[in-house]
Amino acid sequence: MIDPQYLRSNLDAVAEALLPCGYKLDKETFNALEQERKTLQVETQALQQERNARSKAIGQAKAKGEDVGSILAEVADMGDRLKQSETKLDDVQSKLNVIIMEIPNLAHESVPVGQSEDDNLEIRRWGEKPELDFEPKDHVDLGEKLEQMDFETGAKIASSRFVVMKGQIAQLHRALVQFMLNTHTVDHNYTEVNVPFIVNADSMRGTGQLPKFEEDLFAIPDHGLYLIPTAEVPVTNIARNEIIDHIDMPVRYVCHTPCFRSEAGSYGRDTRGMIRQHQFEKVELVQMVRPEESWQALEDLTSHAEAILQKLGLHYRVVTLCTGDLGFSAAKTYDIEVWLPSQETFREISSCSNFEDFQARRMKARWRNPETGKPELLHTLNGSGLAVGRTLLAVMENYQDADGKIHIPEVLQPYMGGQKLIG
RNA sequence: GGAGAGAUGGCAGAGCGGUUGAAUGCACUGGUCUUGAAAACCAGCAAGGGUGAAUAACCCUUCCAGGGUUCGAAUCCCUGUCUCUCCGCCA
Repeated sequence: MIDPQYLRSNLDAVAEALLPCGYKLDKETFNALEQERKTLQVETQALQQERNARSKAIGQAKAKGEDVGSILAEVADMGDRLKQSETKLDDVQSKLNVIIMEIPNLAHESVPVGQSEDDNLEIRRWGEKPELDFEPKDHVDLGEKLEQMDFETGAKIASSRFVVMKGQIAQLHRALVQFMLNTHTVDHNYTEVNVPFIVNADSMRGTGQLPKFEEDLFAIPDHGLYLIPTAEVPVTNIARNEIIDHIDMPVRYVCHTPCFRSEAGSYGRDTRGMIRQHQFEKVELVQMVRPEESWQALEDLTSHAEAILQKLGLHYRVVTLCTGDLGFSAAKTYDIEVWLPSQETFREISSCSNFEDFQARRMKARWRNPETGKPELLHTLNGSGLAVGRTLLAVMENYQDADGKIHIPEVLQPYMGGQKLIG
């Protein structure tokens, strides 16, 4: 969330800055509640102070053996007045909290202003499209012809948007995971973590999935728990309510998990194949850094994700999301999009964001600044490194031959027992 | 699933319903001493929030969480969460 004190004292500026992000702040309501809050809080605290003083006096009088009957009579109704005041204050504060928890992060000044993904800004390309002298198949045709990718059985077992993979394709999927984890731990100095795939509501609030985006999640209501939509949630929440020693900064975690998304609101979109599934696997990069280092960290983290595509020899581009396309919690996001020959277009395969202190404030993730000796909010970042399912289909489509066989990229061959060809 | 014990500051660990935001030790920070360091000694050392121009002053909240009793709760009562021990079950 954004800094409530900053919001209060810069309401107009914040409201202005939120407009390009497609958020209209109701200044009147906020101001009215804020006025009320101020009055009630001052009043409540004054009553508390009085109560404390009287109670202390009673204690002292009793200690001296004096009669306290008269003081007790004086404070008889204090409890009620205080309780009333506290209840009203709680009410106003929770209303304010609802508002503030649903305000998105402010975009960084370098983020292009725009309405939709059409206004995103391409900043670089790497590699080349594969030269295929035949009509390329998509991964569904390739996978089904190999009898190693089965969407019908996925639907039978669970529902639409699930898949069953078999044989070499399943193996290739696993190889990608291992390759990504090894690259990030060995080359990029991340610590591998293994975390719960089910989290509580506090964790979801911490990273910003709740309260606003509950419909996107798979929930387990009987237990008050949720399936994670990304490893970002459990991994970033490692720092929730913690004060990290500056010696341990920056924190760099890499984590492989399945991700579960309800895909509410995307009915009919990408219904074919593995592009948009209810369950997919992802290797996620998460960093927790000193505030002054977070913008450099975003560039680094993005390059770590790109390194995977480069090693795989996959053509991609990097785009900066415009204000209108930016996610709720992010201050800035780079999407990495990989080339898919079957669609003749680039498709998102990674999303790398700097959240600045937006998530950290929600979850009280702090570090101790040795210069001040005080706990201060840290900055959080994350990015896919990469989405495994989408990487799998990118490899399949870009490395197919005219016979529908798939040539395994060299870097993956060691993870495939030296195999070079699928099919 | 059954029985029991517990949760206090960065850590360890006291705490009778009353001037306890909390003894003590360790760690940490500053100082004295020392050529330097160690030791010793002295001092400091939780977080969040409000009023406010304030990095002034004053105040409020917080001893797992949420309720309750009370003029007053770390301390008493209820509920929940988590941890530990024993039994059962189990990958």
